[in-house]
Amino acid sequence: MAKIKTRNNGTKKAVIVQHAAMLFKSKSYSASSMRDLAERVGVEAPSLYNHIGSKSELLQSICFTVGNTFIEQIEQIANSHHSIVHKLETIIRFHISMMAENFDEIYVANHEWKHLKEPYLSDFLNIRRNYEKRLVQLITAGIENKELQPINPYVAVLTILSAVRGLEFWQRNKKNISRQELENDMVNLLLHGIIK
Amino acid sequence: MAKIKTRNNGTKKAVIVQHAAMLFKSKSYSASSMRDLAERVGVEAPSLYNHIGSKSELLQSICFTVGNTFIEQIEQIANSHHSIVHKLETIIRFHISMMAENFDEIYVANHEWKHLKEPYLSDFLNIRRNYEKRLVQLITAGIENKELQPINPYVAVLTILSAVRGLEFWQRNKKNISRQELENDMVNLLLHGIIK
DNA sequence: CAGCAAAACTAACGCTAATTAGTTTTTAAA
DNA sequence: TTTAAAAACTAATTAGCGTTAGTTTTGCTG
Repeated sequence: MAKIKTRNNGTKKAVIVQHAAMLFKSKSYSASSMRDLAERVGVEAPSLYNHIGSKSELLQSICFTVGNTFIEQIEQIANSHHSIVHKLETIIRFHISMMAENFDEIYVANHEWKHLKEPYLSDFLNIRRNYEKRLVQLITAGIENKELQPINPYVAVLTILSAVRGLEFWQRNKKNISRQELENDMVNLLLHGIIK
Repeated sequence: MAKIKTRNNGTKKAVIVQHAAMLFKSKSYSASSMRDLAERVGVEAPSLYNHIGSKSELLQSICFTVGNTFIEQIEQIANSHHSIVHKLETIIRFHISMMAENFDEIYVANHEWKHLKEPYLSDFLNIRRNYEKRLVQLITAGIENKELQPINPYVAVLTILSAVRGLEFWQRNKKNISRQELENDMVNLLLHGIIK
């Protein structure tokens, strides 16, 4: 009979993936060994293979969960009926909240996707390109709209995405500033360089 | 007699370090092997050890060259007699030019410093903290000065540094936009969120 | 309590890694 | 042309990797 391998709230695989995200974040994918991971999970390395297929499957799981979450979110926001400025603000705040609540996975997806194997590597890059394209469209619409300054939309997207990604440095220095203050200041800083 | 191992313009060690930067950038430090590196240099792996001490020495060399370059530059700019806004603009443009002209080393210093061994790891992090501290001081002075908006200086530094670091994505898509346009747009975008 | 599948374990395989030892080739000055 | 150091080579060492095979333990179900 199929036994559900739960521990509190999820499958054992989910537990392993979560530990993998923390491990890959702190040591990088290539420098992390399955023996390291096993130790964190509290098990011998070969036992992991009762639950997962391979080391690289862990990376895939992390990267695509993150990628799909962002794609879903931007579709939902883009299809809503608000001003472009409001949509941009919502997107920026979503990035910040993801950074605060799912830091490990996002860090890994941002830094370790390079080690995905084909065809997953290409798939992941497509997801990312798609996300950027939607953001460019949004900003372009805002410029035609006269809501936004006539800047190069590509530069705006690059700047916004880089700034929110940079919140990983805030994660290391959380004491310096509260999330609320950070979120508001960053939204203002980024939007005031754009809004007309 | 000490023979100078030059090839065109530098020591053989410099050639190896440059190849190492390109290799570490494309495959990450941990996933790069000395055999990979040797192949790029055009030599067998053990031959590298006639010129370098170890793999990790290569990473040290890359990270500290980059770190010291930025520290020197910010000291020079901070000690100059210009407005804060002008100093900030100069710093941002310096980052962009470094990103354009020394991309491999900067990418590696930004992404692979984690694999430095002690005490180099601590030294490197100190350099970086120092750099950020100087930037925070500059922006704080600009706020007291009334040149800048009364925002949180830490957020401003975080945003600026992240945005210029994000130029690594531009490096992959250089066709989309010229460096001049990028440089001007980004300087405007960042400063207009700050300037009073 | 019996039985059975899930999931743990130990042992080991085949590879690849960084590095060292020892030797030969190259290079350039005397 | 001799010579000696610099820098290349081959071969080997030690260590760790992801993963598989085979076996034992665990814990639920009847």
